[in-house]
Amino acid sequence: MHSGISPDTIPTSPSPLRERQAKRISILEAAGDVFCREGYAGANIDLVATEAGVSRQTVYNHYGDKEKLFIAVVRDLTERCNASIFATMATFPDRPNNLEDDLVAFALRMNRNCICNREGRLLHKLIQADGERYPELLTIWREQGPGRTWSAMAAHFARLAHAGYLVMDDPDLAAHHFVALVNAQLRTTFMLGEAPTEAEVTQSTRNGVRAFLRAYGKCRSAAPGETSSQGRHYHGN
Amino acid sequence: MHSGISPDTIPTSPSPLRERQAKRISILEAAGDVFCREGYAGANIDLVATEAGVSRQTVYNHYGDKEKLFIAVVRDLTERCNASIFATMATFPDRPNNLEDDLVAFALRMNRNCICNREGRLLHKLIQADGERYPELLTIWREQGPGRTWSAMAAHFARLAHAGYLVMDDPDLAAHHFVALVNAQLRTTFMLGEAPTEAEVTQSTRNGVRAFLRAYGKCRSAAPGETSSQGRHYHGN
DNA sequence: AGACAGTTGGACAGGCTTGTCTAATTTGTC
DNA sequence: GACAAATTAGACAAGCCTGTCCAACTGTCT
Repeated sequence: MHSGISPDTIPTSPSPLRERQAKRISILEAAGDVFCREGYAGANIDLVATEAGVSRQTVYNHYGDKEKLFIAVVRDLTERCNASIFATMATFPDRPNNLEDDLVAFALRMNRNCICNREGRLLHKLIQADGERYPELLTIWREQGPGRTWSAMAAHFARLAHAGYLVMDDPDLAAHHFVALVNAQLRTTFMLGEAPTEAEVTQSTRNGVRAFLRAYGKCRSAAPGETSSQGRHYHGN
Repeated sequence: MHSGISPDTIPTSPSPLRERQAKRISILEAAGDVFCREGYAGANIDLVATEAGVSRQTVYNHYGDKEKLFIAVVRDLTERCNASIFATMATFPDRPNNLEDDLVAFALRMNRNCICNREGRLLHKLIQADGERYPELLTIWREQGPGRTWSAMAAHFARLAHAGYLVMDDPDLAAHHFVALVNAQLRTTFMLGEAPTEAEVTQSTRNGVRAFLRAYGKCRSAAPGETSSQGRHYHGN
């Protein structure tokens, strides 16, 4: 999205094209923040321009319209989020060394790089708040994002089950339960669009993976409460 | 909230007071819908008045201000939601006959009466979209709602564990995992503020409770994939 | 130096919304 | 029937925001 010119053709020279691109991006970022904070109706082009360090006219030159700007923001965020989701998905531990630790590490990468970061939180809130008004935008996101994400993750879990690490009937259901458990203790924070603490993320992830392994693990790990370092849950201290 | 006059003092006579109250409520409901659809900034008092079947001036007579109206809406929704949450919480199966079925029934009540119903979805979206702008409102909701809800549910799970039905270290964590699992397959629907199908709710709830019992049950139920009518997961057919 | 593309600040019309005011009207009560 | 309270429709000023237009400015390229 932020390309148009490749870094090879024009190196680092402060050419006018490069500056134009920089402004374009700057506007997109500022617009993301403002739309997210104020909602579509409450967002103010003047504020976007100021926050982007650009004159209002430049915003109109680049994006033409408030609505077009909004659509550009959502499309950009969708693409960036999907890219990082699939990049992270490729690191799924298909051949885990230590199943629990590897799943925890994977879930942490996913949370940090795709869900709790700026793009993830912004997209989440924009879709939720103003998505209804643009059904086409919403279906694009829906099919391209969650749709592919769930089936990809389900495929990984199916592979893990086939290799004998887990036991499950429905890999898609397992994927939903995995994500739900891993984020179980972050829901209230998520809801307000805040960024959870690093410690909160670690704790929720670790606890979620342990519960997931008790539900889907092959050799049932120790139940919580039994004296086993694995079974005790994680408080982050 | 909708009181002010008790049903005893004035029976069912169409007194002017009663009509005034009816209009007051009508405005509150219409405002809830409009604020939720359009967001605070996009909401239009004329639209609220029309949708409430009332003149604009009446809205101002009752609530004085757009901001005051918004606050009244959120306060009302918060109170009503909390009331139904705690009413439902009282039906927690402390002495379950069939643990799985009773937990499923409880979770279904909670979902239907408190989370997926009109008030639940509206409050959820209002808090998420415009909550930031009114920190005091948000903390009231936070302390009075989720705070007390989690500890109440944790207490019930602790009781269940103490009675030998479940095994857990941290009842609060178990409560979070329970809710997360039960709603695992409804997340995408939730995010858009839509009302999930009855079938979707049933399916997600049943599957979630089964996974929960595999993770926290005492006598480990059959793993999924093993030939057992209990272990097979639910597709709603 | 001159052409040129992009940016800037400001002015400005048009539209929409909030909140107020007023006169007319309804509806129950005395 | 007269009175009081509430409601209604409409007009209205004030403010904000969008989107456009324009003249001046900056930097690069020829």
